[in-house]
Amino acid sequence: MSSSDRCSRCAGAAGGLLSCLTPEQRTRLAAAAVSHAYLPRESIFHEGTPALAVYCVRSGTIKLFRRLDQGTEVVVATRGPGDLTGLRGVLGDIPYGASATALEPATVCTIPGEIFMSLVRENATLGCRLLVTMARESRLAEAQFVARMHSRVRQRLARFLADRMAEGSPAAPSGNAVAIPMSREELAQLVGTTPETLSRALHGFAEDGVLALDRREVRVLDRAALLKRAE
Amino acid sequence: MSSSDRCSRCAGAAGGLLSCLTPEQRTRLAAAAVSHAYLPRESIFHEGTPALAVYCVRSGTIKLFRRLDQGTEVVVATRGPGDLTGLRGVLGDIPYGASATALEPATVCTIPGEIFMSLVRENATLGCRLLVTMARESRLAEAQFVARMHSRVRQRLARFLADRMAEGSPAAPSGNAVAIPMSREELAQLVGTTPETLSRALHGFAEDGVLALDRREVRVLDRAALLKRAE
DNA sequence: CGCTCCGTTGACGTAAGTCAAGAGATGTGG
DNA sequence: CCACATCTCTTGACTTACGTCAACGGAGCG
Repeated sequence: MSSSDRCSRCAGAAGGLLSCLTPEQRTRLAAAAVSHAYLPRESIFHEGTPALAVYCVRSGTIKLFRRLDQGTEVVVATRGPGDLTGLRGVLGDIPYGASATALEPATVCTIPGEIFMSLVRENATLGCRLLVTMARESRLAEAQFVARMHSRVRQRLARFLADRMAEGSPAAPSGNAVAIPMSREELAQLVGTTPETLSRALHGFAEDGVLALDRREVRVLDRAALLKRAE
Repeated sequence: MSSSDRCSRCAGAAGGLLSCLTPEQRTRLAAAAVSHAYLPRESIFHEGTPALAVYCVRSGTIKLFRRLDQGTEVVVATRGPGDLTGLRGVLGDIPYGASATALEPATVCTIPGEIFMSLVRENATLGCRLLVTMARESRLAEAQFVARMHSRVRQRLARFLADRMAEGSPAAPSGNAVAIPMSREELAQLVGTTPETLSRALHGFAEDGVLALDRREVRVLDRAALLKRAE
C-alpha cells in the first residue's frame, strides 16, 4: 500500500534546477505536483507508454530499465534524491524509453508533463538549466555504458561497491559496511550480469579476503584491494 | 591538406534546428561559422579538451569515439549531413566526452561555443528545440548501447548493413550494393568488434549466400535473410 | 622483384551465460 | 513449534561467442 498527497516542495528540490521559477510558477507547480510513496519493486512508469509526467525523486532510489526479450531487464540508470526522470520523454514528446520501479522504499513526486512544459516554455532560465543538466547527464550515461561494455563483471562489481562505500550508505553502522538492500537478482541487474556470475564474483572477493558477506550487507575488509579491482 | 572558408549556410542546416533565428542572429552566426573540409581519419576535436565549438556536419560522415586503454577506440556514434555534434560539451560547459574524426571526406562547419551559447540564451525557441533534439538523440543513443550490449556481433553487423542498405548509400550502382568506404579496422570499430571477428562474420554471411564480398563494397544477395539475421 | 600493409584464416584461451541440482532461508498452516 | 512448501542463494558442469596471438596470402608500391 502507498500514500499520495500534494507536494509543495518540488520547487526547492531537483538539485536546485527549479529554483529559478517565479513565485507564480512555483505555486502552479506546487498545485499540480503530487507526491507518492512507492514500495520496493513497485512500478512508477512503463517503457513505451506516453510520457505524461516528469518525476522527481524525493527519497529512496529507483531504477530505470528496458525490457528486452520477455524476461531480460537491462538497468540503464538509477535515480536518487533530487534527481528528475522521465525528462527525455516529456521534452522530446516521445514515449518513455524505459520503465521505472522503486529499488528501496521511495517517495517520488509526479509533475504533469503539460505543466512542466509550460514552465519550460515560459522560463528561459529553466530551459537553459535543463540543457546543462541533460548534456551532463547524457555524457555520464555514455561513460557508464562504455564502461559496462569494456570491463569485466568483477571490475564492475568492485566499482559498484566502491561507489556505494564512498557515498556512504545511510545504514552503515561500522565505517566499512555497505548495505545492499535488495535481492541478488536485482544487484545482478544493476551490475549488468546474472545472479550466478554475481554470486561467484562476490564469493571470489570473499575468498581473497577483500569482503565479508552478510546476506544484505557487505563488509569491506580490504579497501585498497577493492579499489584496485575497481581498476 | 584541407581548405577552410566562411560558412553562410549553417542557419539553414542542422535539420532546420536553427531556422528559428532572427535575421540578425543568422547574420551573426554566419559571420562566426567557418566551414572546413576534412579528409578521412583527419581529426575534428579531441576527447577531454575544452568544448570550444559546436560542429555541424554539412557533408560526409564523421565518427565519435572514446579512447580507452591506449589503442582501443570505442565508437559511440556517427554523424552525417545536417547533424550537430559537440553540443553536450558546449551546453554542459564540460570537456568533450569523445573525439571526432572524419570517416569519409567531410565538410564540417565550426560554430564558436560563445556565439552558439549567446544564441541559445537569446532565443527561447532555439532552446526548446535543442531540448527536444537532445532528448530524442539521447534516447536513441541509449537504445543503441543496449543493443550493442545484448546482441551478437553477427546480428549487429547484419543490422548495420541493413541500415546502410535502407538509407541507400549514395555510391550504390545496382540496388543491392552497399558501399563500405573504409578499412576493415574501422568497420570493425563501427560494429563494435575486432577486425578478425568481423572478417569471420562477413565471410560467414557470404558462405550462406547472403552477401557477396567485394573489397570496399558488399552486394546483398538475400535481403530477407539479412534482415532476419538483423533480428 | 621484394617490401609493407591489410585482410583472412587457424588455433587457442577465457569470461561469462545457461542448465541443473543442492543448500539455506523464509513463510504458512496445522 | 514443527512440517512442508516456496523462495533465494550458491555451486557445479557445460557451452559458447569472441578476443588474442600468430602465420600466411594477396594487393599495392617503390
